[in-house]
Amino acid sequence: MKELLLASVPFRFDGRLWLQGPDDRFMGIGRLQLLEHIAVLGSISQAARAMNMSYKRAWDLVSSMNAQVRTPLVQTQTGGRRGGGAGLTPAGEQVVAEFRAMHDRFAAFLAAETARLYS
Amino acid sequence: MKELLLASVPFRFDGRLWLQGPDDRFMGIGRLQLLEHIAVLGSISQAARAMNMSYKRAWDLVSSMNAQVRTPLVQTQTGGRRGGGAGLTPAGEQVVAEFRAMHDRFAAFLAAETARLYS
DNA sequence: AACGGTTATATCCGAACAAATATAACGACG
DNA sequence: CGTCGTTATATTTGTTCGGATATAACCGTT
Repeated sequence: MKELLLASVPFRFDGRLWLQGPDDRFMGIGRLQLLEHIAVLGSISQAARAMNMSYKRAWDLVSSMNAQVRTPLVQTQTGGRRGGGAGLTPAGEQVVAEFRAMHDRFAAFLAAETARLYS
Repeated sequence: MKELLLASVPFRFDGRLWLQGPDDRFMGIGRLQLLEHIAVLGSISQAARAMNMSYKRAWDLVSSMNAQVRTPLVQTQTGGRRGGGAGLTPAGEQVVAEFRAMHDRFAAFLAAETARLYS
């Protein structure tokens, strides 16, 4: 195989994939992971803590996502047993599943490119 | 085919691809286009103007790229017939060709994902 | 010898973005 | 009814990034 100059230096192949709305970004790996944490932990604040993210940033992201679709992805509740909480709506779970699949294919693409680089 | 929720909203698939060094970014679409402009126009300042980029930013990018490899990608000359100039070294041309090919494959991946989304 | 366009470099400034902080409302539960 | 953890929101602070600006050095060309 041809000698690739880029293969001779220790650079890491990296990339990002996202869905862009008219104004804001709608979905990306950060927002996806946030949704996945919310689904597991049941609250925005716990998800933020788990990701070492400020609550404000997490709330802003959730607000941005919910504002860009008809049916919100995250449904919240203030007050109550655990002080409140949040979870994914069916629409939210569907978006997570679909974008996770896209992102996994992207990861495969990156791996293939890396393999091509060092072959 | 299965109904995709994401297909029902006007979101644009987008993404970025780059090569990351230990500290700085090494190559991305912006740096690639800058190198391509330098190759055609023969100077950093003209390339910057053509891309509506400040000369400082263009020079910083060139400096960053050159600093991360043994043989520089851009060779420059101060003073002279046209006041000076810049051009790609053989290493620079090789990097441009290789990363351009990678980026074209990435564009094809994005197109395929978009097609899958709206099929 | 002056000129012109470029490289090379330092400094300052403004915008954008996220972190930090503060506070109110909420509602089950003890 | 007070407590607690959460949502919801505003305000301030800090940092980072790139733009703007200025200046010096360089060297064919005139």
